[in-house]
Amino acid sequence: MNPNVREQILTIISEIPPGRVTSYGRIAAMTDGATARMVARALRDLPSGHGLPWFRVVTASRKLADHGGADEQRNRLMDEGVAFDARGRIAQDRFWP
DNA sequence: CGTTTGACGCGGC
DNA sequence: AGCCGCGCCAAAC
Repeated sequence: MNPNVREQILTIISEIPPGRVTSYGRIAAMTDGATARMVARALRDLPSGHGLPWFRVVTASRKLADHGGADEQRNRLMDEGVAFDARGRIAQDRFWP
């Protein structure tokens, strides 16, 4: 993958404010040509110990993506005040522009 | 070099 | 309002 675009992806994620979330697709649209799948791949490839708020990235349907750390992600978000409804979805106004 | 594989998204139904 | 199928594209095989 183009390391330049990857850098953009990581930078955007690092700027998501606490208590807000954004989607894979939204992030992809802010970069120069990345797709939602590339954003997902970039997150998957993150080394442990990075400081990025990876847990603030959710799907376009306002649910958590299906991956191993989904449980931890839910806890992290709730710690920041992000509420989930009974179906595990997040309020739309929680999205970061 | 052809296929398969996903931390996804969207349009149809 | 969900489910399904297809598009997407870098990587792994």
